Amino acid sequence: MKILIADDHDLLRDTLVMFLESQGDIETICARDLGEAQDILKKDDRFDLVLLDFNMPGMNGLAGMEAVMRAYPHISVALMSGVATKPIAEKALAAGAAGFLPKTLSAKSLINAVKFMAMGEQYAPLDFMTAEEETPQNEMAEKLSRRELQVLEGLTQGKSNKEIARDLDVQEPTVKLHMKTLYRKIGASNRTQAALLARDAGLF
Amino acid sequence: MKILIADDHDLLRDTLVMFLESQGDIETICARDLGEAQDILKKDDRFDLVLLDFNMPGMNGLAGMEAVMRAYPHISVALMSGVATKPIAEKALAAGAAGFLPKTLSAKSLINAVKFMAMGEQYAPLDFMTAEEETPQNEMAEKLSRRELQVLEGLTQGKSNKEIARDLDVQEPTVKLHMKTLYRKIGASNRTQAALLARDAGLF
DNA sequence: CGGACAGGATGAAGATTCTCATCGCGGACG
DNA sequence: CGTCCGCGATGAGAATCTTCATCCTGTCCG
Repeated sequence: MKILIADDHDLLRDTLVMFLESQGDIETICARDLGEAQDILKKDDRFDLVLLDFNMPGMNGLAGMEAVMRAYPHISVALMSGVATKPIAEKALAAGAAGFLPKTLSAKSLINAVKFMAMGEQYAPLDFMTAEEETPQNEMAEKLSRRELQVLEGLTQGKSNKEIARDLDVQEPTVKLHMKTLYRKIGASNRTQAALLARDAGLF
Repeated sequence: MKILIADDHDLLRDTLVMFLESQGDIETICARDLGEAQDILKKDDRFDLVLLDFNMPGMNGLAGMEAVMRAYPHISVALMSGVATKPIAEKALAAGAAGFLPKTLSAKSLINAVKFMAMGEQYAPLDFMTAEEETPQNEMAEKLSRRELQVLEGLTQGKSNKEIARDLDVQEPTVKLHMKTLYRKIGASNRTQAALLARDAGLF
């Protein structure tokens, strides 16, 4: 079983390699950033699994992962991150990632997950995927009305009021009022701050 | 690796056994219903994994699974079902189940999942868990107000108006009005029908 | 039979949500 | 410099949500 590990955090990467190599039947190759990983793949793409760090030079959010998946559709590609939120993990999986590995995972679980993914299955820690669903959303989301949530969603996608209005099939002033109201509710003073607060709360 | 399979559907159970036994290192024991499974466990509880069918005599929803988990906390218990909805799977996992297996799973994935769970990990098919999140809920849930949804949830748990009122900290007549309104919205003519419609829609 | 109780219906009131028209401010562009 | 565009704020109306008091129907039990 041959695995490519790409992470700019040396210590973590080395620990990971040590754990996996100790399993006997796992061969690991390392890269420090996305470019290096792609160079390695260009020379030899016979890997069972590629692990990419989410916060690694060259990744650019999920774009880097998707590029690798497009270029090597026969390889399972999984995302690692110590800080990524649940929405990011969900998007990665929706985009077809073989899995999502938070760096809080135990060594034992990690080895199991790696083997699992190398066999072509899709993995994610279920406590991570399900647990946070209730609390952080309801924290803020429960305070907002249906419309306000839709407006906030548009906002987090970088849309202008006019675009949001068109999407929701209402006039622009309506969107503006929703904006103002939801500012008050979540304690933001302008649209940028509102978008950041929504992100912090794990929304969208 | 020793596994207990409890399912009242003979054909499926036998197929499952055949697949798993063909892996060489898996030993399977079978039961036809929950009572039989518990009898087997009473004599010998050295199992790595117990697979329970959701629609099996004696299960009574998730209660049967939880009973087994309480009696044998050292054994991984997983739920199988061909018809269970996502909310049920989520509740099972939240209750501490080792996993959820829809019967649509491929044989290969199933064997991987079984091995995975027997090692103490938690498994669920991610496409099943993530995909259905939007459509079936929004169908009906989007029409109902926050309060009406809470009332409907209480209804699907078999509570009386008075109980729901106490839980929500309002007077009973208020609950009654919410009931009446949500009947109209979802097209039900009485509380029983409303509860069934909610279940059919995959709510709660 | 009389009462207790649960479910369902009606009327009414206040709060919230949703919609829009209008005004003011600041930056960008010709 | 004038104009346009996007953002934010205000005022106002309609619709909806939420709450409750009150009545009417059954059913079950003493």
